[in-house]
Amino acid sequence: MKLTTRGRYAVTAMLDLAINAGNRPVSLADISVRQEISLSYLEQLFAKLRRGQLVTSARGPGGGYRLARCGTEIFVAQIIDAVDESVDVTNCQGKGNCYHGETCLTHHLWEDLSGQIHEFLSQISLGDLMDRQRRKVTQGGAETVLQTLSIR
Amino acid sequence: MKLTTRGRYAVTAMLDLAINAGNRPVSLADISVRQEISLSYLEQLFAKLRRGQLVTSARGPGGGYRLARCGTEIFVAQIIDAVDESVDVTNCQGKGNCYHGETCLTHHLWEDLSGQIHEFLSQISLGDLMDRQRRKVTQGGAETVLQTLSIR
DNA sequence: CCTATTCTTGACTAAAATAGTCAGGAATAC
DNA sequence: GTATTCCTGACTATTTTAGTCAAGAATAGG
Repeated sequence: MKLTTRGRYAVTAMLDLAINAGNRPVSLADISVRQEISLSYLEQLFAKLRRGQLVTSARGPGGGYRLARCGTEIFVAQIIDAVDESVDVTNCQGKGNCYHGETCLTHHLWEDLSGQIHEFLSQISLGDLMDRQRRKVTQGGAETVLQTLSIR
Repeated sequence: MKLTTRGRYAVTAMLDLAINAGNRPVSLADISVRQEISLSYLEQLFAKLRRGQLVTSARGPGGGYRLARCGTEIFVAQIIDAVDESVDVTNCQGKGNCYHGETCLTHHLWEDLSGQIHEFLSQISLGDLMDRQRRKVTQGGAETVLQTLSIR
């Protein structure tokens, strides 16, 4: 699990898609204008999102993208996974013999840590983000969000 | 909050420092050998860790680095903050007028999300990681860890 | 059928971040 | 004094990120 600006772009674009969903699909050109992300870059991102089965596409005039399922069933972790292909975390290539013949620190440590973060982001759906956006929570910050999550 | 390999290196090095802590400080040369991180790169990282007041240094023969305080009082979030200087997440430069004169999606969304992750990593100390390392938890994975954390 | 729209793909490029190198200097234990 | 270790800054190679460009395929609507 990596957290980069690319992941941010993808989550933002997906949230835009969720918010502006209606009868018609949403074109990348629209998202590009609203979110100020270059069209070609969006094309790359959505190619991956489509391969990850998070969106469906429709070609031709009036075409565009739709969420592949309800926003409450699409999670931030899935979006980031689709767009940031996984890194090889180990420098022992999974042999586990790098620390005096034993398994090294790095291997388990970061694997687990990124596992935890993954777990964490797997609990936040586009639906959750839309709710918060709608409510415009300005007071509280992280704490309130953590509350919200533990209530779910 | 970003999560990159640099942060991983830093956390690993700090954990090595915590584990090998004794009467004498630990030299970067030792960490370099054990963790297979280039010495010069470690020097860069520890310059930042020292500025972040996470470690103290001692020059000369037998010198090296120590944790600035007990491992249970040093948290993963602090380490990552020290080495990965903060990014400007907003593309509206904090004016909040990028989405038709209103505040944009991106701004609040990712700021809050990374706030949550920050909050999360602020609960994991080097002490926690050492405990887990010592116990060599092989069964369970992320779930057991989350349990462990909620028990704290 | 024609045309504009939109997705789809691949190759390419520029800029930034990451990881690492190198060299010189300062402090200090022995 | 001298070897060790931190400390600093400048430099470089590699990788990733973000963006460009161009050509093509599908299709809605006239």
